[in-house]
Amino acid sequence: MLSRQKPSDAATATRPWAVSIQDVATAAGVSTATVSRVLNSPNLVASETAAKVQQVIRELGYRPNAFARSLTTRRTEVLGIALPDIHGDFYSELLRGADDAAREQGYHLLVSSEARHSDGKRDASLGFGIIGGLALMITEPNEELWAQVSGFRIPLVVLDANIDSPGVDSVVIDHAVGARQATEHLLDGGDPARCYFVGGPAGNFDTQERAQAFVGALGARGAKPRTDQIMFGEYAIEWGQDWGDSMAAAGHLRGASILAGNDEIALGILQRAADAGLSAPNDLRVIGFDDTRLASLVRPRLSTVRVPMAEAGRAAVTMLVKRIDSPSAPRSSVRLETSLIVRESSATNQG
Amino acid sequence: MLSRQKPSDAATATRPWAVSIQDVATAAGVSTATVSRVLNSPNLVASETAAKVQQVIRELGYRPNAFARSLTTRRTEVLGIALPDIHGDFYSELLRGADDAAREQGYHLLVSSEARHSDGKRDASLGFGIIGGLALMITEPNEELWAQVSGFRIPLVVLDANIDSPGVDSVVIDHAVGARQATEHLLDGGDPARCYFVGGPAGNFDTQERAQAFVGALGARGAKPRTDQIMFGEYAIEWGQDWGDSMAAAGHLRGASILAGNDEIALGILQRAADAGLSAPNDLRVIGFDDTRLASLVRPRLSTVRVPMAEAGRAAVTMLVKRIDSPSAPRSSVRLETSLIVRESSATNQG
DNA sequence: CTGAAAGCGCTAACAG
DNA sequence: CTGTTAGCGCTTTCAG
Repeated sequence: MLSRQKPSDAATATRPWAVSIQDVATAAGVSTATVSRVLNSPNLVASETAAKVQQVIRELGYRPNAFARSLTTRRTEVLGIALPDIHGDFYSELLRGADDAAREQGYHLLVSSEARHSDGKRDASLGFGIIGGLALMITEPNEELWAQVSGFRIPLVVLDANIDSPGVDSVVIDHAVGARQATEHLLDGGDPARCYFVGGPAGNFDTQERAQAFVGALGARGAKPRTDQIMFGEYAIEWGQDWGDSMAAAGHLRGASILAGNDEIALGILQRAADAGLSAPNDLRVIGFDDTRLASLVRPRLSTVRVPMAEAGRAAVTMLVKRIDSPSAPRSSVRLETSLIVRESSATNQG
Repeated sequence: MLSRQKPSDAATATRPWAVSIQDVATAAGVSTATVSRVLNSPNLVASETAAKVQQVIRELGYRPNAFARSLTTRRTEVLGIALPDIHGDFYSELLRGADDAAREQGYHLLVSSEARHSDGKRDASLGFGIIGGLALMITEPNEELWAQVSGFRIPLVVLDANIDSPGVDSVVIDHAVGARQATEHLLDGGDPARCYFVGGPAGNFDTQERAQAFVGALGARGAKPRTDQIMFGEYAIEWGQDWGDSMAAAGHLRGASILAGNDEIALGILQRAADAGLSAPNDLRVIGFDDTRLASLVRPRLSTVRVPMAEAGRAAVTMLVKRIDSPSAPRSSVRLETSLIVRESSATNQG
């Protein structure tokens, strides 16, 4: 007769709120195994019993303890994503794609921008204990980070690193195509000697790839860029402004065709050009990179190279899930293409 | 003599990689309790023993299983943060603040934009099983979401909701101050009858608060705004453009003083004004909201009301942690002020 | 200072 | 179809 009682006071005393599977079982007059089954394999339970249990679950507001569950099943519903930073249009977009895909696959996302922090090693170790896989974005060589992450022993997919990391899945963004398209577009009816690449940090994988594509496209025209045609700086408007200043001072801005490392840099250049009385696309032509919201918001509208960040995020978690489901499948790698979007800032005068 | 052996083949066979506390204990010739102690209360262990254990831990690459740990301790290092969306400058900034604070406090962040999705109830329930607290951003009334979240029975802090939710901690952003400052600035030497509020969605808490502040500021001047002086739309540039179009068509744009619901709307208005041959601040004055990167990037630089999103994110997780540490402390609420930033688009002609 | 033992809440054979 | 029985890996009294 005791079996049908509500959870005893003694039981609830220690944890005033938590309802356990045991509580439900007792209240429903079944075993914990049965409760577990209605949750995980409903088809193995008599519909009548199931109904009763479901009702009790509802009444008690029972919610299975995720820790206990994961401890036994050795499975987790959490994926980690580590980015250099989580700020800005760029990473924001990536994160959104990843989050959407994660939700669709029944996972949650644990974000972290530890890659930016030199310390935090300890934190990483512990916090990452609950993730079933990690999507890691690497924008420049980082031995330390790599070593740390290798110790995790969980499915890993690296994003945007061009290194052929030893047998890990990867999603790489092909910056070359877009950069080449952009350069060719700039070259179209333009003088190779007046083409410039105003890139981001020289150490970044993407910067290097883009610079190479730029050089390659010029080479295809039989032109070899001078060193002053390829410069590296920061992904900030100030860098664009500074570059624009010195070019303007030298009287070299008019007639220049510029591929910038990102949209902000492009905008900075455009601003200084405007200050010098020059405007795109007539006096100079400028193409940005990333196709952030900014590009279509400013006037003249910015031509830019679209980088499929959301898709990259999606792809990363999709691969992660796939890897988790079949750990021994052959390593794979998806390549996402960038592509030129021509708007106003680089429009070619002569149709 | 068996006690000093390495983990047996049989043991490692089932889990080829996972090193358990038992493995460490065996290898170090101590009990699991001791290993646990060197990890959690090193001072209770003889330094000699501790050293030995530490070494074994390093050799074996042991990492405590977070699920097992949390199961027994009933503590988790994960905090949840649920936003309407995780995209854009705005939420991105919030997230960054939250993430920084979380890391500082030794927590990790589980993000989710489920608030946006009408389904996902099931997901929420399960995924949220591992979080020790939830920071929830609510921008408009949402009974369903509220009901769902209330069932979590975990520390909760709501962000930006003006409802006095029954005894939960909250961080509210005071949109009124900034909106009032902005309106007063617009009114400064301007005609109240030519002041406009071009807001976001009418249902949003923030929109309502801002609109009220706008009306209030006009009222303080003895002016009562006509209905056409206060309009609601979307947080998108198109809405600003549309509004600008109709105003321009009616010939009402020149001389208008406008407080927009966000920076994009403001920009949209400015663009249409430019198309009509009008420019700020001479022909019309415009103030945005949010102080996104965009505001300082465009020309003329956009006056705007700064909303401390990063601080809000910080505050939210800080409160959450505080609540977790002392569950019975009195409910608290922090109020963050917005403030006007005057740049070019609203500069007053007459010094 | 250290070990033995008892769970945390849940799932997964294994019997019935 | 359902109950029993073991643990999952870790922390934590309670004894020594």
